[in-house]
Amino acid sequence: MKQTIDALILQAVETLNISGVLELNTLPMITIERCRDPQHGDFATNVALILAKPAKTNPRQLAEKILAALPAHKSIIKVELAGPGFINFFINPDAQYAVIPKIHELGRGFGLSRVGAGKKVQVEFVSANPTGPLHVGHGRGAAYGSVVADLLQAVGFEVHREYYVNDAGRQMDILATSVWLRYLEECGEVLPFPSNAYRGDYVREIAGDIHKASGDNYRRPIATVLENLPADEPQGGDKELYIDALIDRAKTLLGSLYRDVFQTGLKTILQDIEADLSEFGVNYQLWFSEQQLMDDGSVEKALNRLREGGYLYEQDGATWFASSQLGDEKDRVVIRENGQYTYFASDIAYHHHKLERGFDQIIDIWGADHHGYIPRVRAAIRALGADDSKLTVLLVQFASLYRGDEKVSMSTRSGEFVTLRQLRNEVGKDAARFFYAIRRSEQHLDFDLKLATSKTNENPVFYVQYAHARVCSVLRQLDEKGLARNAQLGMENLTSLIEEHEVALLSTLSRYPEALEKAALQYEPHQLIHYLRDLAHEFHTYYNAHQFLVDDAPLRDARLNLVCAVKQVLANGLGLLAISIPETM
RNA sequence: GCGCCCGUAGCUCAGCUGGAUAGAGCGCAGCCCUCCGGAGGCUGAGGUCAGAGGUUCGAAUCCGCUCGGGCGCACCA
Repeated sequence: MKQTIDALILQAVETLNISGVLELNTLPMITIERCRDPQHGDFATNVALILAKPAKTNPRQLAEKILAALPAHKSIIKVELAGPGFINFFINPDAQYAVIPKIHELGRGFGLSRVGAGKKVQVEFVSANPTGPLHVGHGRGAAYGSVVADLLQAVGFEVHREYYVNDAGRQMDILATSVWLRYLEECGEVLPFPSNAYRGDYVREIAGDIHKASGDNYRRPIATVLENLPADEPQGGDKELYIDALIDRAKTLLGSLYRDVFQTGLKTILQDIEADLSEFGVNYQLWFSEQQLMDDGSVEKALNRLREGGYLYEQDGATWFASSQLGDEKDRVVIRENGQYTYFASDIAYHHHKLERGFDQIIDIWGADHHGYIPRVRAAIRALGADDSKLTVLLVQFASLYRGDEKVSMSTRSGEFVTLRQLRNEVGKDAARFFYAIRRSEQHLDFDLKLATSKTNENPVFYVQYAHARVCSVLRQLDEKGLARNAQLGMENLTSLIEEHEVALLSTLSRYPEALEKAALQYEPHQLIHYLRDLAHEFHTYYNAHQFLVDDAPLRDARLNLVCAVKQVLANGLGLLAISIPETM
């Protein structure tokens, strides 16, 4: 409908152009939008308001001329001039009814589109370090990222979901060392636990598993472990130096066995993360290993590419990327003085890899604390000879946890954090996903556990699910009365749906594809949620105002067709959010 | 200090590529079918859209400034 109106307006403007009333070379962006107030009709356009200035006339006069030049169309029963120069369109109700057979015909496919035209999009999200279980902060990125990916797929993009596994950095060495130290404790050794090590219970569990499986294989005398170490922080030393010294000690004492401990820790945690996300309705096409980039020469290759472009230089014993030439605020180290690659170096390689795989668009979803990282990645992409407009970075603000008024402090290192799994167990997958996606991603999210865990039906997800369950209940009632819906008869009598609530529902149903497309293209899942709440609300209102199971069979079937269409759209929307679609509650 | 995000009803937030009277949920005060599920619906109170300017037919929306909150400014990841 929107496209139809757009075409009509274009035609009218061209007519005026030719007849010399208007003289325009280009048509500026005009908007056609749905009216909030039914008195204003169904759609409104601001063409006249926008064009008044270039046409050197006042909006209302111009609107009248456009009105006069507007071709007639069978679906439009009335067009009128309103307010400062809006043109309002009133749609023929018969055209509105068409949405019901359309929904019945397309079913789950209703709302899907091809605007993405099969373009290949890669979406990378979560990518939390595999140094511990996911916590509630990661949960937001997971919910947001997976819905964005699903939305893009729904509107015709070919979507590739990816988790970048940071399995190569120093943090992983800290984890491996933490596991080993806990293992030594399992063996009966007594030692001071480093202030900078990972102290969560999961570390002990991994250590316990290793001890069970391998006995004292990895045990070393505690005196040699602690011999000549620098002081840890509580003793007035530097916690970073201390943990680094311990990592070296672990590698030295364990030799090739160090790798076992490292791999066991990594594998265990990664499996946990994968299962956790899967249970949360989040799945990937690929888990991409950072270590692989190191091993197969990708990092070297990417850096060589930068070197060939003249973007690398040596200084103070390190190798620098001249990112400041490409919009970054300063240059960045890619190879440290000690010869090791920085995290950024492998990330350059990763993005190089993404580009080489031929994606039309690359979407990185990061925590908002990484925003300062964006310019250097863009610089890298340009230095690699690619167009950095291929990269879209979406930032997700942190979710703060509260128990009532009290903020829950979270730190992976300290072990005091609420995991995503705990959250799911407490509030359920549906509520968790809904809560996470209900806000704009750039908005800080206060997640009150007390509120979310209280089973007092305050949760908005129930509201939408209940609308669906209610339709199902109506259909059960129909069955219990020994009646059946005659869809055919209902379709033939759609014109008997003339109540205000029914007309409003028709309009809202036909809006679904637009809402979905907008939510997808703007990467804003919350728009879909708001749409679903609106639809559910209109349904509940209708339900309270009118009886569906009336004696008049043609009217009854028409209403049931409408209500089934609502059910279908609710199911489609909830399905996209990976929220369950209950038939009873 | 510099950069990014944010400031809308008592609370939590929509609305932001400028458009008609700024919306919703929760909370609060009332009310609703002997009839399809009351996890619902209806009505009401509640707003200087942080502040003061600018752009224009029109600003919560765009621009610069001030104030307030969050985050980031590593040879960490």
